[in-house]
Amino acid sequence: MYELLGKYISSRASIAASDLEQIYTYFSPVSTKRNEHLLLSGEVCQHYYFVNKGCIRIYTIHEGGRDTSRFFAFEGGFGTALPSFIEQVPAAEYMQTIERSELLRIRRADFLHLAETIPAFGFIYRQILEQGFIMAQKRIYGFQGFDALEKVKWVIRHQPDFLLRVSNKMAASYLGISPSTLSRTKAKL
Amino acid sequence: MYELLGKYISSRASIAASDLEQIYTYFSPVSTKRNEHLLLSGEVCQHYYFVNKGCIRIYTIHEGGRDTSRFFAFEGGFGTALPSFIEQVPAAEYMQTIERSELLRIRRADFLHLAETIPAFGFIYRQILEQGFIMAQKRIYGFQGFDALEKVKWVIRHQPDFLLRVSNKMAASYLGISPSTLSRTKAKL
DNA sequence: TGAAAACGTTGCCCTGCGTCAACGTTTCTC
DNA sequence: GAGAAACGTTGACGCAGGGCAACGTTTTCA
Repeated sequence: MYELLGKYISSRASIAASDLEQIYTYFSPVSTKRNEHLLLSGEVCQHYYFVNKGCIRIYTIHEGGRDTSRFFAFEGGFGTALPSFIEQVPAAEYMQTIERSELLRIRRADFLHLAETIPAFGFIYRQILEQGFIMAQKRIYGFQGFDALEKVKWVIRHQPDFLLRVSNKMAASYLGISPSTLSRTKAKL
Repeated sequence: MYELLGKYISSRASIAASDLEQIYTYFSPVSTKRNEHLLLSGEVCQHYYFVNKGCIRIYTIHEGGRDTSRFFAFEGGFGTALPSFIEQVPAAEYMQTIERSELLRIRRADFLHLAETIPAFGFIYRQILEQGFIMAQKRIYGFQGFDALEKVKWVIRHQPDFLLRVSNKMAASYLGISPSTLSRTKAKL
């Protein structure tokens, strides 16, 4: 149940086994179905999630029904609607599992408590933020001013499994191109 | 010299005057000219900067000479080439002051030292990361799939001073549109 | 297991925006 | 303060990619 989480933490920070055990006690398992929502737009996000199996997707819906995928967390990754989680304001986004998933969930208060009391956990949180920021920046200037073919090549280089794991439709909404164009572009590779 | 920095910190975290004084001792003033570089692509970033006056711009240059502006820090803001600063790898970006500027600079080792020894400073750093991440996310899905007019409206709503402070050319490279299109778009507002 | 819904692919048409160029204006630089 | 370089604006043109629709295939769930 907690192996993957333990591996995640201990590979990133040196931590006593007792601290690790204590951390586990705050994470409770959650099973979800395909397309089940963890958070709806307008709700305030109260949990941080760790993916044992499956995949979390975070997305927004614009007027007209078009959706934009913002972030995917796969096995061994953390994910939440961070702006809402941090600032405790209504989320501007949806969070769902796009396939049957096994998650570990921690409440916000517990998460912040751990970040303050267990230095290794605080360090992990800082690292998540740093990496998230770096990834977001890479994405901005990896996409900015590039055409469809270059975007697809970019995502293949930086997230090799990505196109294999998610549907064309979602991949397209992540890349900011239409499903038709993604389909045509892949045919050219 | 340190008023603005002091205001920045004490408005975000409760901190003892003595700690604040200690923090100041690590920041040294730097004066720069218009278009002076603080970091070149390929160098490893060793400093974090605070802007007392002027403006820092972070940008990349692609093949063909086109540049993409990634981030601007104005008066009262922090800025650095974070991926390089964090991971101590050669930067993929340039950092420059786009106008005559007065900066406060802290060395990386000192910055991390403060973040670890003064809780309020560690908290500030975490907040910078959180806000940076949130901003980057907003930018991704504020731009994704929007046309030029919507992007311009977005930036006016979220960073009202932005278009007034930076040149058309830089604003365009930030928005991911051509200077011509930005010019035409502004005429429609 | 079978009907219905969702998805991937492809063709056609159309439009938003990038490129290029010209021209007036601002701003460096010495 | 004068010449040069950079910038903002606008027009003409071309093309990448979006919208829409059609069709075959896969998935879903009673």
